[in-house]
Amino acid sequence: MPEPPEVEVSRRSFADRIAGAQIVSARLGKPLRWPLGATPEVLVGRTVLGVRRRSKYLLLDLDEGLLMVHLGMSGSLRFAQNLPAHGAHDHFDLHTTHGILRLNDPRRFGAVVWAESENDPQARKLLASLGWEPLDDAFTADVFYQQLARRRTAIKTLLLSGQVVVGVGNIYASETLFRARIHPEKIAAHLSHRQADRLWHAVREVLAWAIEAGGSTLRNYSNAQGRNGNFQLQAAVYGREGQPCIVCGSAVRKITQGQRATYFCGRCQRR
DNA sequence: AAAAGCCCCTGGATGC
DNA sequence: TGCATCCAGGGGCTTT
Repeated sequence: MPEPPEVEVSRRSFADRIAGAQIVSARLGKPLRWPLGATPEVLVGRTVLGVRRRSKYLLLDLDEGLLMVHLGMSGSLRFAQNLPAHGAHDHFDLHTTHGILRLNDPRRFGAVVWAESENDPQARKLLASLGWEPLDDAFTADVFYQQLARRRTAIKTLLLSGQVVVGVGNIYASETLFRARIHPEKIAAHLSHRQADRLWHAVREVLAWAIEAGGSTLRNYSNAQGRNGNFQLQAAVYGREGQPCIVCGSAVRKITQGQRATYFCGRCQRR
């Protein structure tokens, strides 16, 4: 569920409040995608220094080690002084001196992983192969173009893979390509320099815009204060199959790429 | 090496 | 009302 904007919105909703808190106890529910990698007792007594984001991971820096939290498809975090007794889908509780951080994740594609440092093998496995952060200064339009030139897969699939640039989930992949007026099935290496430049701008703008809007809410996403986002209300193509394109009026189309839905305007987005 | 498929899991919407 | 089927915001692993 959460796309990177949601992860970032979630991060901002509790990072300042949890900073400086000492961990009192931790509770695990049903198994998540990966095991914690340690007994919960390892966390007790540690202090949360801050919360960073890398791609769709939230990284809680502790005075010793770090916790890597991934929300998967259906995860959401709450952070509050008091929370009700844990429910069926609350699979991780971190009790701290500043409040309780709780992961709710019905589908359990999410995970909470302990690592001694970002260099520990488990952390490296999860973080090492990620592409550029869209807003990183080093991620220039030219770097983007050079990377695309080496790939012979559909641009939408490549965007979603995170191999070149992270932070473009399934909703935003469709929205970004619509904004850049590029057909989702176009081979990445066939994008012109001009198209790659438009796409580079679109990736950055759409994500910034979505974060501003508080992220998207399709089903159960909410930030750590329990607020829903409203980006889905502004989606130009995602979830709008058969409805008129907001630019040209022709019907929005839906196709499947790599077992994921893609929405686009066949008239505005050329191959 | 890169690309394409498969699969993990639960719940909501839809159709019969 | 009940039951079957399809679909969903992610991404690691295996196969080609």
